[in-house]
Amino acid sequence: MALSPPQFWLLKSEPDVFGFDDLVRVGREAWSGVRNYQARNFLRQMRVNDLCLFYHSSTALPGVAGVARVGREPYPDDLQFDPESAYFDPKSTPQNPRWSMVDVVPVLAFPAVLPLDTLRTLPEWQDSPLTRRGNRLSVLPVTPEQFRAALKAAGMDPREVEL
DNA sequence: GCCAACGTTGGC
DNA sequence: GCCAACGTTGGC
Repeated sequence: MALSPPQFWLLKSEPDVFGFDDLVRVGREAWSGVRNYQARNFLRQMRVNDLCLFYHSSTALPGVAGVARVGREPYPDDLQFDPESAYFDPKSTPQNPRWSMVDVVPVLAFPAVLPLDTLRTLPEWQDSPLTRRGNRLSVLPVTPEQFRAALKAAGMDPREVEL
């Protein structure tokens, strides 16, 4: 059995709704509500223990607040079946769900938010969907080099999370 | 709050 | 299948 290489991702969240501190508080969260096919397809590639940069969007200081890991492999997003939910999808059925989610678990809070402005200055981040203009992806892949560069720029030792 | 960029919808 | 209209995202 081959061990799959570590995968890295970036997850966007609006801190006014659910920030990294909220993730730390609850300890584990179902990452529901992704309703974009490209983001969903990335989500479905996630595997347990993949590492995620937790990004704060639509806020005064957009940037990465910490690191989370995938705590459960992709499974159907339950909100798609809930008529009361804003994420309800009438075209979804339990037999054929359109939308998936994973669980995420906090790993490491950065001492301070690593600003988007700083990410833009890193050579590794020049060609990322995140730093591209008009980007709207809420789940996107991160290269190992980007992940390491982000940790370093945040003042962290990559060995703290790459166990 | 503004607005550019982008995805989705629906008429044809 | 085209494409204009519309809604949403997200930095500023």
